[in-house]
Amino acid sequence: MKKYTPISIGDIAKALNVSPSTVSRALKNHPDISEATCRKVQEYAREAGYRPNVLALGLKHRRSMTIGIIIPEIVHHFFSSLLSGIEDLAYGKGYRVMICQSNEDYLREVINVKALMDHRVDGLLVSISKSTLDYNHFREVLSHEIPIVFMDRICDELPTDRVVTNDYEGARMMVKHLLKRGCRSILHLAGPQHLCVGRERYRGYQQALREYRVPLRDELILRCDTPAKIDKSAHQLLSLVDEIDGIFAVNDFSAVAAMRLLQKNGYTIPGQIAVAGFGDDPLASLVKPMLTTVEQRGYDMGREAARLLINRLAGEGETAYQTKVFPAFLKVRDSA
Amino acid sequence: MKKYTPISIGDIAKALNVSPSTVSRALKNHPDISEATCRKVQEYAREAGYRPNVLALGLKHRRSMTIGIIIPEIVHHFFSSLLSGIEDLAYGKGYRVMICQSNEDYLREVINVKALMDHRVDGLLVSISKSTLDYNHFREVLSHEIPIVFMDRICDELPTDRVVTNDYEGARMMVKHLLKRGCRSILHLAGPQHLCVGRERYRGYQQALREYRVPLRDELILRCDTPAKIDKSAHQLLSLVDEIDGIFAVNDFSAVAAMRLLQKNGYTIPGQIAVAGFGDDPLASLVKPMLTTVEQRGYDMGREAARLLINRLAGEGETAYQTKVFPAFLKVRDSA
DNA sequence: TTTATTTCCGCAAACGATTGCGGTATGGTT
DNA sequence: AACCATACCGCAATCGTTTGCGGAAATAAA
Repeated sequence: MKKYTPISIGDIAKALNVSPSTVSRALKNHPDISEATCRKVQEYAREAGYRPNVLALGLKHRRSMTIGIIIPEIVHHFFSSLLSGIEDLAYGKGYRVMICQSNEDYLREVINVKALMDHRVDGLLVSISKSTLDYNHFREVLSHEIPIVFMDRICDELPTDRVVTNDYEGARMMVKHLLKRGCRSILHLAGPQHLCVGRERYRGYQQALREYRVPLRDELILRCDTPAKIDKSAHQLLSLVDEIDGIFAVNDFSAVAAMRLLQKNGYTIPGQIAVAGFGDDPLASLVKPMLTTVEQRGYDMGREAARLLINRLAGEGETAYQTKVFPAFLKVRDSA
Repeated sequence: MKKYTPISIGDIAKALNVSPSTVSRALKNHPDISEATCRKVQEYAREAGYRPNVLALGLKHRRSMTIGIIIPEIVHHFFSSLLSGIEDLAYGKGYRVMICQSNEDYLREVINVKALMDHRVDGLLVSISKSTLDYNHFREVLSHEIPIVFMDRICDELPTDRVVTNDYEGARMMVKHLLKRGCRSILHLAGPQHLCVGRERYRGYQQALREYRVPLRDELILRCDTPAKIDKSAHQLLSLVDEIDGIFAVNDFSAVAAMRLLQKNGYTIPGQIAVAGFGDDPLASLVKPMLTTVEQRGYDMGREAARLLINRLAGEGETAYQTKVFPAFLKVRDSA
């Protein structure tokens, strides 16, 4: 197996006794080049397996045909669905993707942004980390005229396209569903309120209660959006459990964790307490009872985000920024 | 927000009235450059936010400091764990990753290989697609002296490093566990036999039976490695169910699908039929009864694969190829 | 003062591709 | 015969960085 370096335009030129410029033009059927030469060059290129060096192209054109992606954690099903959607669409349009995970860490996110900028990505697809409180790293990106599309965990204050689920409406519908079932004391396991996702779902919760004229009680709001935090707050949660008849969690993981905790302590679901989640993670249909939740189309959102970004890259940004809102669908199962 | 193009070495040179070569050397403390000049250049570079253009670097050095990854599907937990492990390690060593999914499609895999080669990746991390039967695209990569590390779905016939779980041993242990429980007619839901993973797990199954002097019966081997295929073979499976007392599935998804099918038809698990899977997907501990399975450390395997690849890239390939075998651990839960 | 040695820096080519501009044939017009 | 247009192609600069080599200036040795 002998070493075989990729062939360049110069190599073709030498072999065919023409100049590199002629080869370059011949390969793209430039009218200046005779048909005969074009054929000769293209044939040779094909047989020699010529493939343009994207690094050289990127250097010349100052764009790399790659899209940078930053997401909190690849292993979460929602994010890997996003990725999958992005990847499928981007590849179809000739773009490659470069993926980073922030691990919910602000510093890592900043480093990721730098790394992707170093690689001269043409645009960024971002879902913000939980610990991110300022957006200067993104502002910097935008100042370089690199477009960003935020997905799900968006940033309100930056001029970008966005792709989100209708969190407000989804939460509102879900809580109304709980109310319709007869729940009147609904605990909300809330996400971080600096993230729009957490805020919007909380707003939906509030609105539903208002519509049913159920008073809002602050002590029924618990900042708990991971199983770990549920465990830590187990005591507090159990002390509340006798005065509630429903739980609306900001995501499926904490919903399931809460469900487990309650079941372990002898409560029946949905008999004594109804439980609802958000996101329709695969685990939702696997647990007993099956979790009632709100569907969130990760794959489609990813595709749409990639589409928005690539359109903007093509259109040179003349159009106004848009926020694509995906409708939320109730998935009523057994837990509520 | 005004446009701000990234600054180059030439810009620094002009600003400081020195040559680009001097700047380049000063930035890396080359002994030819006076301490004063070094300081001056580095200071200016820092303040101007200079960041080297990796495209130009890649063009010059003929390497891009990026690793190409091809996996079947990002949304499978095992693969996203792999990714996560790779990403964490690679970033620590200054490498970026470029990820492609083959969607279990041979043609897509070939295209992915080409795309990654076009991007002049320094090495490849690959988990082969199910529909891949020939390896010429990988051979081509190796002929360019681009190293590959195969992960989990490896290729025997190519000279590369590999990272696998001890599939044989895991399967053997699991089937022996079933036998110890008293099972004597164990159905095997097998994977494609052209994949080593499928072959090795089948071998483990056979060996365990031999050790217990239980005759091997061909009619108890079903090529079924996805829920969809289980559904399609439901009839056949149900026709066998009365003469079996255990199922060993090549992965957790088909194990759970089979479990569901049996439960729906009134069979109790593990009472009448014990069911075991492979992989310890998150779903394993969510289903009822909780699935007994074999643990597979995706994250660690990913890290190890990245480590092997980066070492080889650094060491210029003087060492012999190695196959890192991760031990398999039984996760005995409730289903068997 | 001449020669040898350091010290410090710049020129220019190279990586692979693109592109404006200019140049040489060839043929056709007057 | 002199002129113009057209068809076809090459030169050289450019993107940003690296690096071998050579050269100037300063210092040391003879």
